[in-house]
Amino acid sequence: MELASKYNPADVEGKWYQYWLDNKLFSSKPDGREPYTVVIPPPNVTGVLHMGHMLNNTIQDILVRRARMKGKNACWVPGTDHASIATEAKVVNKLAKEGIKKTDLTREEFLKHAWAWTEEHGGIILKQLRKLGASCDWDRTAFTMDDIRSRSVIRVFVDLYNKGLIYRGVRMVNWDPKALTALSDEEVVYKEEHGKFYYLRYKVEGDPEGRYAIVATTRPETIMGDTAMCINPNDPKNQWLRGKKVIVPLVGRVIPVIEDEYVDIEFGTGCLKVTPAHDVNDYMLGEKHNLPSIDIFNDNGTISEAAGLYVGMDRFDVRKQIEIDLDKAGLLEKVEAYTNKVGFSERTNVPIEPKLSMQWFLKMQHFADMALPPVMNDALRFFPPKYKNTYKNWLENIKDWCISRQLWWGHRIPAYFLPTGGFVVAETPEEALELARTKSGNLELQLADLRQDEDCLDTWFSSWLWPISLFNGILNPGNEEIKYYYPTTDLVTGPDIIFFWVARMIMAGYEYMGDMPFRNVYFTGIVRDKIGRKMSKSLGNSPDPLELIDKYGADGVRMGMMLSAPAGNDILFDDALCEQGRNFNNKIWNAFRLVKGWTVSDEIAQPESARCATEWFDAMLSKTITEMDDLFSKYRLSEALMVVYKLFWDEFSSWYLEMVKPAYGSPIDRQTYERTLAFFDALLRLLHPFMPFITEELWQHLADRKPGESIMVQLLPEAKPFDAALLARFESVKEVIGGIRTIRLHKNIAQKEALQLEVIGPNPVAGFNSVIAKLCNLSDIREVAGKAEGAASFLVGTTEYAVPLGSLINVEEELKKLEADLKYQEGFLQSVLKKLGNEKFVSKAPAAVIEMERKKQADAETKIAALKESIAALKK
RNA sequence: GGGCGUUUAGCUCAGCUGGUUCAGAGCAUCUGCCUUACAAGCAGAGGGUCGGGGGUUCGAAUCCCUCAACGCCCACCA
Repeated sequence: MELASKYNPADVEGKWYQYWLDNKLFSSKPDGREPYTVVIPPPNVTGVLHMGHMLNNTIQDILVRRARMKGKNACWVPGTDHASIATEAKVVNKLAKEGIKKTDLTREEFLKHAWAWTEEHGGIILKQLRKLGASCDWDRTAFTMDDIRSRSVIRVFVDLYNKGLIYRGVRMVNWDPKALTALSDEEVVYKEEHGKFYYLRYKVEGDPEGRYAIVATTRPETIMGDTAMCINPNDPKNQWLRGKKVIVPLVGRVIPVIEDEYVDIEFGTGCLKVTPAHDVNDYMLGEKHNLPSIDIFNDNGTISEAAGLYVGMDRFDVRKQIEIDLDKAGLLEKVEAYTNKVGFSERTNVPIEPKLSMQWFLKMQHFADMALPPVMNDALRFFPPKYKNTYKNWLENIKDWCISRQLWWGHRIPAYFLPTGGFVVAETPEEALELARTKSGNLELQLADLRQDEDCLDTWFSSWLWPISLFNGILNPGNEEIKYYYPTTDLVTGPDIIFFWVARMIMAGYEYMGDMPFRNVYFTGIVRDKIGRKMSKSLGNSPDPLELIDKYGADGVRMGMMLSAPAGNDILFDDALCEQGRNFNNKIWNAFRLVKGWTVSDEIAQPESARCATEWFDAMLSKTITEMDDLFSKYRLSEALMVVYKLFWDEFSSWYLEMVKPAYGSPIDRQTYERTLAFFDALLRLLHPFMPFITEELWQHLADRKPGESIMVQLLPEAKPFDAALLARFESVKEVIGGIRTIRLHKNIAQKEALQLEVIGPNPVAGFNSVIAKLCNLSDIREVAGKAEGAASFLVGTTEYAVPLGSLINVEEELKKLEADLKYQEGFLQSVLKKLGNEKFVSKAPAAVIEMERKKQADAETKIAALKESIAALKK
């Protein structure tokens, strides 16, 4: 077999992905094995892959592939989310470009466009995930609006309504004037805005002196909705306003001065304008003081008829205009610069408008009570655990969830209004009719008489069922699949949706399954660019994942992501990391070329150096496997990767292969060859979850494979007990070899030129002499009593090693080095002696620690003696 | 305003309940090598008062207090 000197991912990735699909290696069915289940955080159906998805899905794939290779029945269920508000916005935009307004369409016509859009763009993102190597069971691909998921959502709505947990009512909600819908509290993001603070003059009615009350506000455009002015009854400076009435500027309406301790005396002027229809706190005051409420805005944020002034103008245009008009009328005291927090719609990024409207709500306290304990007592574990705090805080201050959206794309609320008033809630129109007839007593009632609620449900009202509905556990509770796969094992997601999604899934899990939806949650960080900025389209700092894969290969990109992704920390993404990943691929590739290039001979015996090497590497392998198991159990994936990276690159390639490598043109003995292939096989398996493609390619080449065989369903190698002392001794061997190499480098002695090594006193690593001799090209290693003249020496532990150099030795240089070393050792000895001389230390420190110090002392003394001897010898 | 987190080498990070020569890793840097697997490589080397200050202790990167900077989450001060 001819292998190029560089690995080309494009040649193999598509081939093996297809092979895995053809052989149904991703598919899972319940069986006798232990299940390992992951449900994908469903990306927006019309979305495209970005770096966040890359990170998230790489992690999931690593976990899933590893579980599969641990012999578990791994099931990774993919799917997409209908993302009602985002998708509807996209469709509205697209229609707008074609000159079609949503308002000109019927609901049915609009939905036809939306489905067409979904068919066209839907699932692109899932195709892209295949390029990454994601081992999802694609036959299970679901969509939050497919039949099973839709009916599940409706059933749950009806159930919760019947349980009295869903109610309908007029409340102050967050209104998105662009998307024209209510939003939940979680969909509002607060941003600092530099605005103005306007001081308005409210003339006091009938005041003989013509005095004004000054009200400070950031929103002068809402004065048309003012129905009171409020002062704190304990505010000395505003006592004169008690019981008075004031006149709203420009509007001319007379409103009462009310008193409430809610008003902060210190803030502004101590006078607060009250606009019950457009501010949450004012709404509260309005309720308390029985104030009328004037809604001055249309749904799209323009001024309504009710305002009387500026009708039809946009809210922000009015703000500018009213400043001018107030000023002209002499009703503007002053304007100050002011910074405050303004709520923006998470989706459309326009300032939200608090608005009174009729919406559907879910009572949350019941769910919060169930969902808090399992997380706090670690029955359901968060990685990293710091998010437990965030979670707790939210649940302890839970508010009812506004679940209705004034959108068409989504699950339509199954509430049906009766012609005579009132409504019924049912899964189907037929059932609704039944209920309606009973409720109204009118048996003549027909379907056409009922009017279904126009609103849709919040997208998250379907996603919260995802781990259950994917296995049809809502419609068909207790079915084989849900019993087998639920609770799922790991959830991998971003902390930004801990409330939107994670918390609510936990709630739904306990409500509908009586159990947690997943055992562990791994929160990834946010992918940022290398200088720490969030990746965004507008900054243009977000690489296209598919271009990266073209450039570095999927395995290279996966490694690039993982090299810098400790759980929960943001990852600073840099192309250089993918480059490192690609280089590693190439390293593996070339190591394979070396091994497969050997000719094997049954005639020759295994050299001693090779025997040592196999024994050592076998132990090294077990040690690393043990470490990896531990790291995986803590979800420290990037560290696990680093451990196996170093195992392959340093231990296997730089040490092991160099030790067993036959001389150029010579064959290798059978025994060493077979062991080496076995090691290679084990390494490929360990690497496979991280780099699925190259490992499959090489594994297939490693031996004759039967059709359908694949590394992805092999078992991971297991750690055997290993000899730690052997590993420690070998670390000394490395030091000895390093010492000799340094001498060669400094003296500029070519590798071809054989050297001798003298060990002063007994050689603690004599068992590895064959290895040292081979790697350093030594003609002889011998133990001597005293060092020869003209030798360069170095210490490993307390043993001195010397390489006789004859005339090549530079006495002055050598002395300098030895004296520096001596100085350090003497200083070190002093510090140890000082410690041991300390009465308190000796009396209080544990015996083991003191023993350790004594050993340090003895070692240092031995070294000092050796160094002094060498120095004396050189000075002769 | 509350809460959480971070600060260790040029960069990104690891150092668990204080004690092995503990100050580490990867990358980057520097030096020497086109050595017949790999220059996307090999061999070697340098680099940090562990954010500042104080305390506890025989002993502190690690525990306590305090200050500072940065980040995140939550919160109705118009």
